[in-house]
Amino acid sequence: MTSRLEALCLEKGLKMTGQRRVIAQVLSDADDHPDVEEVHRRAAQIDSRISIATVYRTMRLLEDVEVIERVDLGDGRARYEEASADHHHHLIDTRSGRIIEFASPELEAIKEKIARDLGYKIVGHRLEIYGVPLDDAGEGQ
Amino acid sequence: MTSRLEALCLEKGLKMTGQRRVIAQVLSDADDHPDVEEVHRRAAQIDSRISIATVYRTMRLLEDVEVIERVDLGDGRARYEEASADHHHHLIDTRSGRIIEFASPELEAIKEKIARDLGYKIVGHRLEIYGVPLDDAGEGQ
DNA sequence: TTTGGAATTGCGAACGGTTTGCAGTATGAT
DNA sequence: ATCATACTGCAAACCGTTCGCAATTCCAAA
Repeated sequence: MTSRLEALCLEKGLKMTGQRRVIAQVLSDADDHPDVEEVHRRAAQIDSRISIATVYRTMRLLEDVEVIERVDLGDGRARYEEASADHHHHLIDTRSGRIIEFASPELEAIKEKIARDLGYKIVGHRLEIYGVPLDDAGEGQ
Repeated sequence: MTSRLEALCLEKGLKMTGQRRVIAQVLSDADDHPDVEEVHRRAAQIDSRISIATVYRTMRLLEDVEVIERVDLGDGRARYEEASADHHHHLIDTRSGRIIEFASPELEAIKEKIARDLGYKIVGHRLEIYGVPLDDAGEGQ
Protein backbone atom coordinates (compact mmCIF):
# COMPACT_ATOMS: atom_id res chain seq x y z
CA MET A 1 0.00 0.00 0.00
CA THR A 2 1.23 3.44 -0.91
CA SER A 3 1.02 5.92 1.95
CA ARG A 4 0.14 9.55 1.47
CA LEU A 5 3.69 10.68 2.10
CA GLU A 6 5.14 8.00 -0.11
CA ALA A 7 3.05 9.33 -2.98
CA LEU A 8 4.36 12.81 -2.22
CA CYS A 9 7.93 11.55 -2.23
CA LEU A 10 7.43 9.89 -5.59
CA GLU A 11 6.05 13.16 -6.94
CA LYS A 12 9.20 14.87 -5.77
CA GLY A 13 11.22 12.23 -7.56
CA LEU A 14 12.86 10.62 -4.54
CA LYS A 15 14.31 7.16 -4.82
CA MET A 16 12.00 5.00 -2.73
CA THR A 17 13.82 2.44 -0.68
CA GLY A 18 12.25 0.02 1.75
CA GLN A 19 13.34 2.17 4.68
CA ARG A 20 11.90 5.34 3.20
CA ARG A 21 8.62 3.61 2.49
CA VAL A 22 8.36 2.56 6.11
CA ILE A 23 9.22 6.01 7.41
CA ALA A 24 6.72 7.62 5.03
CA GLN A 25 4.13 5.19 6.35
CA VAL A 26 4.92 6.04 9.96
CA LEU A 27 4.72 9.76 9.27
CA SER A 28 1.49 9.41 7.33
CA ASP A 29 -0.07 7.58 10.25
CA ALA A 30 1.18 10.02 12.88
CA ASP A 31 -1.15 12.70 14.12
CA ASP A 32 1.24 14.05 16.71
CA HIS A 33 4.72 15.63 16.63
CA PRO A 34 7.15 12.75 17.01
CA ASP A 35 10.88 13.24 17.45
CA VAL A 36 13.42 11.17 15.55
CA GLU A 37 13.71 8.54 18.25
CA GLU A 38 9.96 8.08 18.26
CA VAL A 39 9.81 7.79 14.47
CA HIS A 40 12.57 5.22 14.68
CA ARG A 41 10.69 3.30 17.36
CA ARG A 42 7.54 3.19 15.26
CA ALA A 43 9.45 2.34 12.10
CA ALA A 44 11.28 -0.48 13.85
CA GLN A 45 7.95 -2.07 14.69
CA ILE A 46 7.28 -2.41 10.96
CA ASP A 47 10.83 -3.32 9.98
CA SER A 48 13.36 -3.80 12.74
CA ARG A 49 16.37 -3.45 10.45
CA ILE A 50 16.04 0.32 10.11
CA SER A 51 18.86 2.20 11.81
CA ILE A 52 18.40 5.50 13.54
CA ALA A 53 21.02 7.08 11.30
CA THR A 54 18.78 6.38 8.34
CA VAL A 55 15.85 7.93 10.13
CA TYR A 56 17.90 11.06 10.78
CA ARG A 57 18.98 11.19 7.16
CA THR A 58 15.49 10.60 5.86
CA MET A 59 13.93 13.24 8.08
CA ARG A 60 16.43 15.75 6.79
CA LEU A 61 15.73 14.71 3.23
CA LEU A 62 11.97 15.01 3.67
CA GLU A 63 12.48 18.37 5.29
CA ASP A 64 14.61 19.53 2.36
CA VAL A 65 11.95 18.62 -0.19
CA GLU A 66 9.33 20.17 2.08
CA VAL A 67 7.33 17.04 2.72
CA ILE A 68 7.64 17.49 6.47
CA GLU A 69 8.49 20.43 8.70
CA ARG A 70 10.77 20.61 11.67
CA VAL A 71 9.16 22.00 14.80
CA ASP A 72 11.38 23.27 17.57
CA LEU A 73 9.38 23.12 20.76
CA GLY A 74 12.28 24.04 22.97
CA ASP A 75 12.79 20.62 24.46
CA GLY A 76 16.18 20.06 22.91
CA ARG A 77 15.24 17.72 20.13
CA ALA A 78 13.70 18.19 16.74
CA ARG A 79 10.07 17.26 16.29
CA TYR A 80 8.27 16.94 13.00
CA GLU A 81 4.90 17.38 11.40
CA GLU A 82 3.62 17.02 7.87
CA ALA A 83 4.19 20.13 5.82
CA SER A 84 1.06 22.14 5.18
CA ALA A 85 0.25 25.32 3.38
CA ASP A 86 -1.41 27.03 6.30
CA HIS A 87 0.62 28.85 8.90
CA HIS A 88 -0.12 27.55 12.28
CA HIS A 89 1.46 27.60 15.68
CA HIS A 90 1.55 25.46 18.78
CA LEU A 91 0.15 25.69 22.23
CA ILE A 92 1.94 23.29 24.55
CA ASP A 93 0.08 22.01 27.58
CA THR A 94 2.82 22.05 30.19
CA ARG A 95 0.89 19.66 32.42
CA SER A 96 0.30 16.90 29.91
CA GLY A 97 2.70 17.71 27.10
CA ARG A 98 -0.20 17.80 24.70
CA ILE A 99 0.35 20.00 21.68
CA ILE A 100 -2.52 21.95 20.22
CA GLU A 101 -2.25 23.55 16.82
CA PHE A 102 -3.91 26.84 16.11
CA ALA A 103 -4.00 29.51 13.45
CA SER A 104 -4.93 33.14 13.75
CA PRO A 105 -5.28 35.56 10.85
CA GLU A 106 -5.20 38.53 13.23
CA LEU A 107 -1.93 37.29 14.60
CA GLU A 108 -0.46 36.96 11.14
CA ALA A 109 -1.59 40.47 10.31
CA ILE A 110 -0.03 42.00 13.40
CA LYS A 111 3.16 40.11 12.81
CA GLU A 112 3.38 41.47 9.29
CA LYS A 113 2.75 44.95 10.54
CA ILE A 114 5.41 44.72 13.22
CA ALA A 115 7.99 43.55 10.72
CA ARG A 116 7.03 46.20 8.20
CA ASP A 117 7.26 48.93 10.81
CA LEU A 118 10.74 47.76 11.68
CA GLY A 119 11.69 47.81 8.03
CA TYR A 120 11.69 44.07 7.49
CA LYS A 121 10.14 41.50 5.24
CA ILE A 122 9.25 38.28 7.05
CA VAL A 123 10.95 35.13 5.82
CA GLY A 124 9.97 32.94 8.74
CA HIS A 125 8.59 33.08 12.22
CA ARG A 126 7.39 30.97 15.04
CA LEU A 127 5.18 31.32 18.04
CA GLU A 128 4.72 28.94 20.86
CA ILE A 129 2.44 29.37 23.78
CA TYR A 130 2.93 27.32 26.91
CA GLY A 131 -0.15 27.00 29.04
CA VAL A 132 -2.16 25.07 31.59
CA PRO A 133 -5.83 24.11 31.28
CA LEU A 134 -8.09 26.88 32.62
CA ASP A 135 -10.33 24.52 34.54
CA ASP A 136 -7.54 23.23 36.74
CA ALA A 137 -5.20 26.16 36.57
CA GLY A 138 -5.42 26.67 40.32
CA GLU A 139 -4.82 23.09 41.37
CA GLY A 140 -1.66 21.22 42.22
CA GLN A 141 1.85 22.30 41.35
CA MET B 1 33.47 49.08 40.73
CA THR B 2 30.16 47.37 41.31
CA SER B 3 28.29 46.56 38.12
CA ARG B 4 24.54 46.76 37.80
CA LEU B 5 24.15 43.00 37.74
CA GLU B 6 26.56 42.53 40.62
CA ALA B 7 24.37 44.76 42.74
CA LEU B 8 21.37 42.67 41.72
CA CYS B 9 23.18 39.50 42.68
CA LEU B 10 24.04 40.89 46.09
CA GLU B 11 20.39 41.79 46.58
CA LYS B 12 19.49 38.20 45.81
CA GLY B 13 22.01 37.06 48.40
CA LEU B 14 24.44 35.32 46.07
CA LYS B 15 27.98 34.69 47.20
CA MET B 16 30.10 36.97 45.07
CA THR B 17 33.28 35.39 43.86
CA GLY B 18 35.84 36.98 41.57
CA GLN B 19 34.54 35.00 38.62
CA ARG B 20 30.94 35.98 39.23
CA ARG B 21 31.90 39.62 39.50
CA VAL B 22 33.60 39.46 36.13
CA ILE B 23 30.65 37.69 34.49
CA ALA B 24 28.21 40.18 36.01
CA GLN B 25 30.37 42.95 34.61
CA VAL B 26 30.40 41.40 31.14
CA LEU B 27 26.65 40.96 31.15
CA SER B 28 26.06 44.47 32.43
CA ASP B 29 28.14 45.84 29.58
CA ALA B 30 26.50 43.69 26.91
CA ASP B 31 23.77 45.19 24.80
CA ASP B 32 23.38 42.14 22.59
CA HIS B 33 22.42 38.49 23.13
CA PRO B 34 25.69 36.64 23.72
CA ASP B 35 25.92 32.89 24.00
CA VAL B 36 27.97 31.17 26.67
CA GLU B 37 31.07 30.98 24.56
CA GLU B 38 30.89 34.67 23.84
CA VAL B 39 30.42 35.54 27.51
CA HIS B 40 33.41 33.37 28.29
CA ARG B 41 35.47 35.09 25.61
CA ARG B 42 34.63 38.50 27.02
CA ALA B 43 35.16 37.40 30.60
CA ALA B 44 38.52 35.89 29.75
CA GLN B 45 39.66 39.27 28.50
CA ILE B 46 39.17 40.64 32.00
CA ASP B 47 40.43 37.58 33.85
CA SER B 48 41.85 34.76 31.79
CA ARG B 49 41.56 32.21 34.56
CA ILE B 50 37.79 31.83 34.21
CA SER B 51 36.79 28.43 32.87
CA ILE B 52 33.87 27.90 30.55
CA ALA B 53 32.33 25.44 33.04
CA THR B 54 32.07 28.28 35.52
CA VAL B 55 30.42 30.47 32.93
CA TYR B 56 27.87 27.75 32.24
CA ARG B 57 27.22 27.32 35.94
CA THR B 58 26.97 31.03 36.56
CA MET B 59 24.59 31.61 33.67
CA ARG B 60 22.32 28.92 35.04
CA LEU B 61 22.51 30.42 38.48
CA LEU B 62 21.68 33.90 37.24
CA GLU B 63 18.83 32.44 35.24
CA ASP B 64 17.49 30.66 38.32
CA VAL B 65 17.44 33.86 40.36
CA GLU B 66 15.94 35.68 37.37
CA VAL B 67 18.74 38.13 36.85
CA ILE B 68 19.10 37.08 33.24
CA GLU B 69 16.86 35.28 30.78
CA ARG B 70 17.65 32.53 28.37
CA VAL B 71 16.66 33.24 24.80
CA ASP B 72 16.34 30.35 22.39
CA LEU B 73 16.76 31.74 18.91
CA GLY B 74 16.78 28.38 17.23
CA ASP B 75 20.46 28.33 16.43
CA GLY B 76 21.26 25.44 18.72
CA ARG B 77 22.82 27.31 21.60
CA ALA B 78 21.46 29.30 24.48
CA ARG B 79 21.66 33.06 24.31
CA TYR B 80 21.03 35.44 27.15
CA GLU B 81 19.73 38.89 27.92
CA GLU B 82 19.17 40.81 31.13
CA ALA B 83 15.85 39.98 32.73
CA SER B 84 13.28 42.70 32.35
CA ALA B 85 9.70 43.19 33.38
CA ASP B 86 8.37 43.93 29.92
CA HIS B 87 7.47 41.15 27.55
CA HIS B 88 9.28 41.52 24.32
CA HIS B 89 10.19 39.38 21.37
CA HIS B 90 12.89 39.17 18.77
CA LEU B 91 13.17 39.85 15.11
CA ILE B 92 16.24 38.18 13.67
CA ASP B 93 17.81 39.68 10.58
CA THR B 94 18.74 36.56 8.67
CA ARG B 95 21.19 38.47 6.51
CA SER B 96 23.26 40.04 9.26
CA GLY B 97 22.27 38.08 12.34
CA ARG B 98 21.23 41.31 14.01
CA ILE B 99 18.58 40.90 16.66
CA ILE B 100 15.93 43.55 17.13
CA GLU B 101 13.72 43.57 20.17
CA PHE B 102 10.13 44.65 19.96
CA ALA B 103 6.99 44.67 22.04
CA SER B 104 3.39 44.80 20.95
CA PRO B 105 0.41 45.13 23.26
CA GLU B 106 -1.95 44.03 20.46
CA LEU B 107 0.08 40.90 20.04
CA GLU B 108 -0.09 40.13 23.75
CA ALA B 109 -3.84 40.65 23.70
CA ILE B 110 -4.40 38.31 20.78
CA LYS B 111 -2.17 35.70 22.34
CA GLU B 112 -4.20 35.84 25.55
CA LYS B 113 -7.40 35.53 23.58
CA ILE B 114 -6.17 32.55 21.61
CA ALA B 115 -5.18 30.73 24.75
CA ARG B 116 -8.42 31.57 26.51
CA ASP B 117 -10.45 30.36 23.54
CA LEU B 118 -8.57 27.08 23.63
CA GLY B 119 -9.25 26.78 27.34
CA TYR B 120 -5.77 27.59 28.52
CA LYS B 121 -3.99 29.98 30.82
CA ILE B 122 -0.65 31.17 29.47
CA VAL B 123 2.38 30.36 31.55
CA GLY B 124 4.97 31.23 28.93
CA HIS B 125 5.34 31.93 25.28
CA ARG B 126 7.78 33.02 22.67
CA LEU B 127 7.68 34.59 19.29
CA GLU B 128 10.47 35.03 16.86
CA ILE B 129 10.29 36.65 13.49
CA TYR B 130 12.98 36.02 10.92
CA GLY B 131 13.25 38.67 8.28
CA VAL B 132 15.34 40.52 5.74
CA PRO B 133 15.60 44.31 5.43
CA LEU B 134 12.87 45.70 3.19
CA ASP B 135 15.21 47.96 1.24
CA ASP B 136 17.33 45.11 -0.06
CA ALA B 137 14.80 42.32 0.11
CA GLY B 138 15.05 41.70 -3.60
CA GLU B 139 18.83 41.55 -3.84
CA GLY B 140 21.26 38.67 -3.63
CA GLN B 141 20.51 35.27 -2.21
C1' DT C 1 42.23 38.52 62.53
C1' DT C 2 42.39 33.80 62.07
C1' DT C 3 39.72 29.78 61.35
C1' DG C 4 36.70 26.17 59.39
C1' DG C 5 33.10 24.39 56.88
C1' DA C 6 30.33 25.13 53.08
C1' DA C 7 30.18 26.80 48.49
C1' DT C 8 32.68 27.51 44.25
C1' DT C 9 36.17 26.51 40.86
C1' DG C 10 38.92 24.15 37.03
C1' DC C 11 39.72 20.16 34.84
C1' DG C 12 38.49 16.55 32.02
C1' DA C 13 35.28 13.06 31.26
C1' DA C 14 30.49 12.12 30.12
C1' DC C 15 26.27 13.45 28.29
C1' DG C 16 22.27 13.59 24.62
C1' DG C 17 20.94 14.69 20.18
C1' DT C 18 22.75 14.73 15.74
C1' DT C 19 26.03 14.10 11.81
C1' DT C 20 29.49 11.68 9.20
C1' DG C 21 33.17 8.34 6.98
C1' DC C 22 33.37 4.12 5.34
C1' DA C 23 32.52 -0.34 3.35
C1' DG C 24 28.77 -2.99 1.83
C1' DT C 25 24.00 -3.16 -0.34
C1' DA C 26 20.00 -1.92 -2.81
C1' DT C 27 17.82 0.85 -6.41
C1' DG C 28 16.01 1.84 -10.99
C1' DA C 29 17.51 3.72 -15.51
C1' DT C 30 19.47 1.34 -19.40
C1' DA D 1 20.17 -8.59 -16.33
C1' DT D 2 23.67 -4.93 -15.66
C1' DC D 3 25.87 -1.19 -13.51
C1' DA D 4 26.68 3.29 -11.79
C1' DT D 5 24.78 5.76 -8.36
C1' DA D 6 22.54 6.49 -4.25
C1' DC D 7 21.39 4.56 0.09
C1' DT D 8 22.23 1.93 4.41
C1' DG D 9 24.25 0.31 8.90
C1' DC D 10 27.75 0.78 11.99
C1' DA D 11 30.63 3.12 14.93
C1' DA D 12 33.15 7.10 15.67
C1' DA D 13 32.97 12.04 15.86
C1' DC D 14 30.54 16.19 16.74
C1' DC D 15 28.75 20.21 19.52
C1' DG D 16 26.70 22.46 23.24
C1' DT D 17 26.15 21.44 27.86
C1' DT D 18 26.51 19.06 32.43
C1' DC D 19 28.90 16.65 36.09
C1' DG D 20 32.34 14.28 39.47
C1' DC D 21 36.14 15.29 41.82
C1' DA D 22 39.94 17.35 44.23
C1' DA D 23 41.69 21.85 45.14
C1' DT D 24 40.57 26.57 46.18
C1' DT D 25 37.96 30.51 47.81
C1' DC D 26 34.56 32.80 50.43
C1' DC D 27 32.68 34.73 54.55
C1' DA D 28 30.53 34.11 59.13
C1' DA D 29 31.71 33.24 63.62
C1' DA D 30 35.08 33.29 67.08
